[in-house]
Amino acid sequence: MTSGANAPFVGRPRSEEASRAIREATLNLLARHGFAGLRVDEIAEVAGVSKATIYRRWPTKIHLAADALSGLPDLPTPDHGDLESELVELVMGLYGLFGNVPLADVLPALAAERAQNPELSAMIGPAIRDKRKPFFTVLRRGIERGELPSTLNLDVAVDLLVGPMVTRTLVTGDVVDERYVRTTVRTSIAGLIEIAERS
Amino acid sequence: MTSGANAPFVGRPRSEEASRAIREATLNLLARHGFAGLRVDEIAEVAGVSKATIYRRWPTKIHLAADALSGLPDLPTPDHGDLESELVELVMGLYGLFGNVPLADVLPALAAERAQNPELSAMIGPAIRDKRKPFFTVLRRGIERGELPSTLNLDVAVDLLVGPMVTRTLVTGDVVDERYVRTTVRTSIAGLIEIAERS
DNA sequence: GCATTAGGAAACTATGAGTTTCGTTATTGT
DNA sequence: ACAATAACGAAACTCATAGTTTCCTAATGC
Repeated sequence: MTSGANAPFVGRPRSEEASRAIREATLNLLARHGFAGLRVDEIAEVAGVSKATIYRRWPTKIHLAADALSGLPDLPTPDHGDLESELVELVMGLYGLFGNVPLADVLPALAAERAQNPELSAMIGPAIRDKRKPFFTVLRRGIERGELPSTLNLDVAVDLLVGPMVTRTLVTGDVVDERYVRTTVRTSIAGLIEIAERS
Repeated sequence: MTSGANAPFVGRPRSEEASRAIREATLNLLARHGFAGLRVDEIAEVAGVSKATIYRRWPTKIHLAADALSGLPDLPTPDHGDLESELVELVMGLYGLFGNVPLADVLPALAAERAQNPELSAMIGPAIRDKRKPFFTVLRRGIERGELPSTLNLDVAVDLLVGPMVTRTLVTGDVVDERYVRTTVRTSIAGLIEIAERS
């Protein structure tokens, strides 16, 4: 530990403003250049901060990117009574994140590192879980309304719902539009109902 | 074009053996160190070749990795009469590729580059399509046997089948085992049947 | 005011991708 | 045989960038 917010204050405190500016600059540059084109020197420059300040807070560029992404706002939880529409909206929202940040660029880099780096993995886990949270909320409401069986495995359900979009984005590179998402979501729901009722 | 296999031979021909050795070394080192840890110098050393020889054939490390991956054997097409088992086998086979090569490491890197590099994208496309081909074969046989409706959208079906596995591997980092795959495959099939029949 | 830690600036190290040079070797055409 | 051509290995090279270090200054608690 370099300082730790725990031990009683000694010395000059870290500037929270600097941390904020660094995270913000990281997100901006990430969106503009992608992860491969993200340069720490440039982050420092844009944030109006020295590189040393950055490395005092985050051990590597990847940690920084992961942390900045964690600060991204979560998806709003839709609530208009129609399960399918709500889920389509969520998947499209997630896809929007992929395209804007661009997560489609960073997530892969993180995924690649994760295998080698458990600490980083632990850092990302919560952020990813947060992004999935609205799905759980919507699915649970669907169960309460009787649109979905109560025996549903929520984790599997979310994987099924977002899986096709993720595959197109990260693997095949095919286009994802609302029509496509509607199809996959509708199919997933039908399968989930069918299987849950069978058992 | 540097030489081109088209123009009438002039000068010393390229060694096919060298190309082979380079591709082989690339796959081995990829499996051992992942894409980030892949060093072109090391490839040259292991292949018993000079770096110049590598760069005479492939413009960048990514092109080389993509090409080496393209040469990976396609998945064998299972044929034991049970659609669900065949599909589970295929998804698990694909997952095995992800783990061994490790594709889970390279694919993301490629996906990240693809957006910036159309030429590379064109190079990878066919290889990915090849990996999906056995799925189409199995699904078509399922239709012929009457296990699946003939109105099925095959592309959507494959995305649905592999999507959950891909998501766990590249995004959440969760474990993928046969039990999980069986669940997602079974659910996808049920949904596909239900929806296709509805329309 | 003293100890301690953060901050900026800038020089620095290390690594690895991609290039270039050069002397050598395999091939085709005459 | 010999000229022309292009690939080969070896090794030196350039260049970009991540991460470190140094040095001096600024802010905080005691």
